[in-house]
Amino acid sequence: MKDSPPPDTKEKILDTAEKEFATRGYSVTSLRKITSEAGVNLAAINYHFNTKQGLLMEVLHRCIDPMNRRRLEMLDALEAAGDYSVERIVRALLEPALRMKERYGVHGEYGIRILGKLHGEPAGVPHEVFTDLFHLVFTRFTAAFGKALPELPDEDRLWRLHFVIGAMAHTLASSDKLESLSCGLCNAVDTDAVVERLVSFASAGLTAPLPGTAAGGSGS
Amino acid sequence: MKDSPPPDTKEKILDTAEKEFATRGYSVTSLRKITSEAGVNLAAINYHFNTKQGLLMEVLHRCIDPMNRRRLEMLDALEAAGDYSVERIVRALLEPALRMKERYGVHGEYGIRILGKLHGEPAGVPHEVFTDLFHLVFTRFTAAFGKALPELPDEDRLWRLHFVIGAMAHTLASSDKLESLSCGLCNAVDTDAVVERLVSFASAGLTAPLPGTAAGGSGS
DNA sequence: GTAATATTCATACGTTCGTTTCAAACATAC
DNA sequence: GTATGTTTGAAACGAACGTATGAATATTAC
Repeated sequence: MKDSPPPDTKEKILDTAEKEFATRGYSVTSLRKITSEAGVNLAAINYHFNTKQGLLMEVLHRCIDPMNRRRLEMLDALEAAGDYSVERIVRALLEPALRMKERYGVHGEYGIRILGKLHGEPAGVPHEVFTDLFHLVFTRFTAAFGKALPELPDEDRLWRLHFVIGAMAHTLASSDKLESLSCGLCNAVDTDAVVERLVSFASAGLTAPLPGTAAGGSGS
Repeated sequence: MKDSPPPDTKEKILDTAEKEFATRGYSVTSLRKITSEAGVNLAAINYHFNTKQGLLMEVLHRCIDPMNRRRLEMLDALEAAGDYSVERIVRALLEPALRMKERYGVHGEYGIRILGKLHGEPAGVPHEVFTDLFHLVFTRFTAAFGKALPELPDEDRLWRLHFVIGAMAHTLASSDKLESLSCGLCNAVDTDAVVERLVSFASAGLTAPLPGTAAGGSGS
């Protein structure tokens, strides 16, 4: 029975699985690849995590729970101050995700990429995994945006929130692709700049005039 | 040697593979599942497509090429008229994707979901597959947005385009998740409405004031 | 030290995978 | 008809997968 000083098998497995899930993907990563790279025995996975999906769940919770706690902290602070600014609520939603790398180092970076990947590939991952991980965050932020955008119909608000999540997930999962596409002009190392760009983009999208309203203002 | 009247093995394979890749995902779909569901022999896949990846490529081209042709048609029309409206360029980029279902029926719907899925899961799919499929579209639209938003630095413009693509991909891949999350309030059957929502969201995001510029206007 | 527990190890099981083989069925041309 | 090229069929290949087993080895408790 030990908990404090184990630079241990279990942790080595978690770290390696995290890295592989993030870079290659969950369903194409074999347990043998993980254990051989971590330098541990194959059976150790079933001993510590029972199944492959058990391992995934523990990897996910380890990297996503702190992020969601931070999100709710920031939202709590806003609500305690009665602050229902769209931009600041957006920031509370996006910044903890985008800053995971600098807060949690390599673990944060990998966790973020797993998250982004899984948004589009729930292959082999049951639906309720996501529900459990994000239900509270979704509920709280939906309500906050309801207060921040009272004139916007529920349906439009949810759609726009959906678009924001998509932009975020894509940024988290594959902003390295943008780096290669732009021949290095765009890179994600300057987290501050990415946060500002995404927050301003999302805020503008959320507060856009309704399609019916004749105030687009983007004509040539 | 026949081409015109084959309600054929090859087509049955393509249809079934398309459906399975779209609903379950590429890497977790086995060739045996495809052939058994299509009612054809397992070896037929290797006869007609050589490898599993060859099958994927043909599925992708069959559903994505028409969409990209339509995008470029619409962009051609705009450029021929000297029309560099952000909203209309955005529409040329997004609408052909979102309308694939009604243009190509079930094939369009499945193709769209495969596309959305693969944006986040290039697991087992080499990088140049995407490059080949989208390089021309990316180049043309990047240039068009450069003319439509001349005051925006290249870097910001590419980032915002990246966000737009993320919002689109997420909408294509998993707007059914939004339907269940919103308890049926949001659904994607009304394509017109989804197009308008996403176009207005993306246009607003693309034309947002720069983060440095003090004109956010979303403070409470 | 000894007993009890916790962890690691080598190895194997049963499945399923993508791919291949080669003969049988089919179409077409002469 | 026979010959030729194309498409299907049943069966198997070797490899890799997730998982399970039981003995060996650390670790802890007394």
